[in-house]
Amino acid sequence: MQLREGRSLLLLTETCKSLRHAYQIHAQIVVNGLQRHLYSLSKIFSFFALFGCPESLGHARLIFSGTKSPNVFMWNTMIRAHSLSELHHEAVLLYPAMVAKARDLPNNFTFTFLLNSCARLAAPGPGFQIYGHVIKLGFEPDIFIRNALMHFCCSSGLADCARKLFEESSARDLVSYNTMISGMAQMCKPHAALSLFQEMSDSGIWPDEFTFVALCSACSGLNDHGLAKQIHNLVYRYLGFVDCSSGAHLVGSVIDLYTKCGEMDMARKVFSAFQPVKSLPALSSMVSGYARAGKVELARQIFDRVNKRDTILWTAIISGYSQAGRYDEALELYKEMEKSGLKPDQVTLVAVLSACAGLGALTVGERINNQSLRARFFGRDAILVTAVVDMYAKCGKIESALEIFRDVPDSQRTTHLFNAMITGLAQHGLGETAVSVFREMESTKVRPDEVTFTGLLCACSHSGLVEEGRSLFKLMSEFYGINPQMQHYCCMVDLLGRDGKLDDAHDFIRTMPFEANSVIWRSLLGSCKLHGNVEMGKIASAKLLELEPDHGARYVLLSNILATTKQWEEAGRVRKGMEQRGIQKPPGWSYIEISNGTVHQFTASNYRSHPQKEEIASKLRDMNSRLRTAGYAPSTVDVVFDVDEEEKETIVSHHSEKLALAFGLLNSGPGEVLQIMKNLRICGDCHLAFKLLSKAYAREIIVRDTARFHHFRNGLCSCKDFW
DNA sequence: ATAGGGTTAG
Repeated sequence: MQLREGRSLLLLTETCKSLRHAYQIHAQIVVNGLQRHLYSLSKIFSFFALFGCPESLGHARLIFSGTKSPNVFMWNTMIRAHSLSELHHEAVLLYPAMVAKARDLPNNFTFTFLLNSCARLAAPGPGFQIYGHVIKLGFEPDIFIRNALMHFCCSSGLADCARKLFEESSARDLVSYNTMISGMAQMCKPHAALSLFQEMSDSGIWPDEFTFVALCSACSGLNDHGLAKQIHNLVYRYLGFVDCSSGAHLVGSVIDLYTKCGEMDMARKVFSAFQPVKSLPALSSMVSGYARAGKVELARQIFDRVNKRDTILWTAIISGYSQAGRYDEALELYKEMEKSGLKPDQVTLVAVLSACAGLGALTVGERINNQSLRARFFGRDAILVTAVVDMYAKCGKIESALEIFRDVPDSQRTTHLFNAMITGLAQHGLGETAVSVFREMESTKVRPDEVTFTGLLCACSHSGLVEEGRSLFKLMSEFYGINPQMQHYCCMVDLLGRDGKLDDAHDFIRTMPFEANSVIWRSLLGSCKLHGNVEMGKIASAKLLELEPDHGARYVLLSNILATTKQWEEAGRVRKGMEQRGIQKPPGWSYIEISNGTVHQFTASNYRSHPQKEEIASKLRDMNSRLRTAGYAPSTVDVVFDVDEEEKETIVSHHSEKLALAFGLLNSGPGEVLQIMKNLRICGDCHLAFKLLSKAYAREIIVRDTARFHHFRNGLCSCKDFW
């Protein structure tokens, strides 16, 4: 076809329908030497630029760089195209080039597109520069640009700046309100969002779908089911019947709002009635909502029925299992996800790492950490770093946790990260280090919270830092204004009791602003045991029985105490009462991970079905003979103050950690450190046995129980026999 | 101009 002049060219470019067609038209323009018809050229150029695939954008770039002096429309299209392809940095960099070369000045479209990209950049710097140009060139009154400026401010956390722009606007339209409400949602200011909504309806502006999507997301963190219902009602009042066709996003947002405040019945209702074709966001909301409500099975049912899953849905179910403490199943699901070919992102890795931390699965955890390093997620995500530090600490590698923590720059250290580090150090009995990390926290002006002090006080009590603990307890309320909670008192009672200040500890309990719970009495009892104070032990155990009548250990405890004071009849009655109520101690289990990364679980006295049962039995015999050689005798004092959570059988009892140890000794090389996780506190017998065995086998053994880590080495334990 | 999944303690 012969193209002779601009008019026929224009007609042709305007009928362009497919990418192939566009290539043909462009070829004809080039063949006929018609590039000088800039208006037509820019039309076909914008088709390529906005088509939305990397290849067509590449072609658009070619056309653009071959054009001698592009007009503003072409520059704007370039910026817009990069912005739509999430290439915000490139979009912003086009602006200086444009100012230097363009024959026309930037217009309002230029700034709207640019500010949109600035809003999505991590740093506010470029946006500020553009802001300056907007003022210089007199575009500030333009409502589109004002809205774009507000959007930029909100996305960069500049709430006051956004608020000022909004207040000083002579005209505020629907988009102004929507932008502000959605900005308040992003900045977690739900009350500001609500009052903006109120203001909006007072000024007669009718809200739309966008308004409610923003309002739902702003209020989803409030955990207020009454408010959720009110917002749902408002949607009806203003928009009438909303279903998937008229507002797919909005339905999803309402569902999410309900799931976040635990209203799963309402969420389910909206989900089944108004979303005939289930959207992935709504599915993810439902899955994590059920999981958060402790209904993992229901979450799983929904998950299983989805054919096309994405990373977010997988993450929802994995973290659901992890939060429910079903760590092994969480890891299984993660394996399945990998098999399906989907790539995890930061959030997925956080969920998996927390499962590893729960299991003490170091090998898997390290693999996940390497993955996050390879994907360059690490260091850019504060939560991910926290999860990694926590994983290392809970897997026994406290030095690795510290190393990683040290590499995080001050600006990226959050309260959560400090808490994970301090808590980890506390569990390893490294009280002095925990306190010095806290001093760092104070000097970097990261605000401690109640979790920080729980960790700190716990660290002090595990390391016997009595005076330090007392002064931190004061600091918490007097300087930081944090009211001590039950766990803080609990740490203090532990701390004082351990130091032999039993009367002080008892006074502490009496002067508490609330009734002491069983944990506190149990802690006092532990101190009574350590310091041999039978009288106070009786008081504590009586309180325990009163508070936890269904807890088997308390019956045993009381009956033992009564027995020592020769109150045989009473002791028998307590025992009988316990049997009649069918109370048992909870089953104990232990995990051990061997070096091939597999995790093995053992329950007390149960290994008969294990494939290595013969070897385990013989190793147990070997362990017992070595124990006898080392002069092991079961502790009789212990029985009086039986604070153990697990039922004892014989001296040769096979508590789960002993089975795990036998298995570990069988399946590891000499000198390899063995690490065992236990679901209850380790008992006195096992503790003594492990100390002796660490020497007898010349092995370092690490046991993580519910309270802390025990590092057994050369006949001694890092807990110095207090736990 | 729109939605969904995450970390610390007890």
